[in-house]
Amino acid sequence: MADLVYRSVMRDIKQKILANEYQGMRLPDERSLSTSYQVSRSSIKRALGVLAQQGIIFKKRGSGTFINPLYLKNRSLFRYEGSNVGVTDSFKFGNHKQGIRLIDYQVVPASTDLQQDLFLDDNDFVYKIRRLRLVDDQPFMIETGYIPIKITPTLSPAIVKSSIFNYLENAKGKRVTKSFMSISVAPSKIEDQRLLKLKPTEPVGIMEGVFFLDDGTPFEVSNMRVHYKYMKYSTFVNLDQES
Amino acid sequence: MADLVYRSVMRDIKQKILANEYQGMRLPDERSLSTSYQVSRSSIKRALGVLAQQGIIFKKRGSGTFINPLYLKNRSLFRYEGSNVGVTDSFKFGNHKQGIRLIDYQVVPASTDLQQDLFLDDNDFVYKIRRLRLVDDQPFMIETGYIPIKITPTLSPAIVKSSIFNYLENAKGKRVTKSFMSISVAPSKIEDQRLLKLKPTEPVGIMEGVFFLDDGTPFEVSNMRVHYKYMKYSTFVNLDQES
DNA sequence: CAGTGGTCTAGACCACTTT
DNA sequence: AAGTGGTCTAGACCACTGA
Repeated sequence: MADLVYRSVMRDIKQKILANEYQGMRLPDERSLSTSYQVSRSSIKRALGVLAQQGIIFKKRGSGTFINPLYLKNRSLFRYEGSNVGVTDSFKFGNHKQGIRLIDYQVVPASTDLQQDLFLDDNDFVYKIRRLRLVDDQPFMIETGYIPIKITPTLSPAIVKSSIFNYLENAKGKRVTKSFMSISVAPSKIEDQRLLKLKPTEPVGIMEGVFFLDDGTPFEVSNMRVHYKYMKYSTFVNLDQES
Repeated sequence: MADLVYRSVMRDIKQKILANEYQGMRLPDERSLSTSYQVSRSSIKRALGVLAQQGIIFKKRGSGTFINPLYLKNRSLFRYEGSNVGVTDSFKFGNHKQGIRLIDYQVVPASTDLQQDLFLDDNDFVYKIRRLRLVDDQPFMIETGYIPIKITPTLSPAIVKSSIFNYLENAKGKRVTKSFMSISVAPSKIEDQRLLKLKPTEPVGIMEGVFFLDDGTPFEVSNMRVHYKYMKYSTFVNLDQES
């Protein structure tokens, strides 16, 4: 993993930032970095580009490259919870025990909405999988997922009780790294209150997502209703290069 | 705007995708595009890279470049509401009238939290600005913002009643394009209920953000409490190149 | 005017997928 | 083996910032 030039430069610079090895919140200019790392300026640019994308540094044409002060002061924010939450199997659990209770598992015809999102035909079927997720034995999320059977005809309740994504990656060599997420808020329904142990006045966060395989095949539609105390999505937003 | 090579290639390809000019959801290979557009392959790569970043296409080493089927089917999703929500003055209002009511406007010493986030000293002061935002005369968000006076000593209630970011960009030549956002959920408080016309059982979405100037200076800390019916944050997530 | 990041090129070679 | 995207280089030139 990562014997790539720009990768290792990136790691090294990141480490140096954390070790406070740069003066005045400022990095050396790209040409100096290029000679000191003995790599091309393009590779330096690429490394810095990724760091900038992640909000760790800011590049300012004509002036130089600067460290985001918040990265040093408040580093936990930069752990990309955002990108991980939503990817079903990589929620952040420090030392906490994670559990899954299977609520429902069946094969049903794909609704028209699902046909749209999963790129299916009229006669296609999907797994419908409902799971209750727990941390330290506390329920925090109801997850309803739909997966086309034609993508993974070999799913089973046993697999579904642990990590579908891990199964896919390990057994099938398919990775899920892309998703389209939509986040909203709603009062809790009776079922939410029951399963998540919520009071009637307590709300849920809703995360709806479509997950894709590496080649762009839509793989899963997921609807997650999250206990409000556990609901937190953090992300760095860069409005530059859009449209 | 955008006489850049990779920009115009990007726009053209995007338009061709929408016009369905590519067969079988697949783009021509990079070398062909390079010759047909008469630009270097690097520029093609860059254009495609941005489109991939936005989730419009998928690139698969060894196989080719493919159009995200959801981009064609469900294009409204790809309008990057995500990146815009949170940037205070670019919420999505189709044809809707936008309004602002100034609730509070004062200068106060920066709390220690604010000193942290805005990179301030013990004796620094900030504007504290509370605004109620409306669409079609319906209140939908309570926004509390903190801005260091030393960054914009010339703020005024009149400016604050409209767009601070526009003022900054037009009058000061400073752009705000980057932010760190954190999204959560909470039951509504009495004040939320009063200002946003919520029932006690109805919740709010909370968006907290730190906004940065182009050079990386933290510029504003903002806390937004959003009426749950108006709360929607959508974004494309790419887990590839992380860490 | 010197310094800095941004864009663009042309080409070599590598890694993976498909036939 | 052929085709495709990924990495990397070396260098030219541009655009902006700041002394």
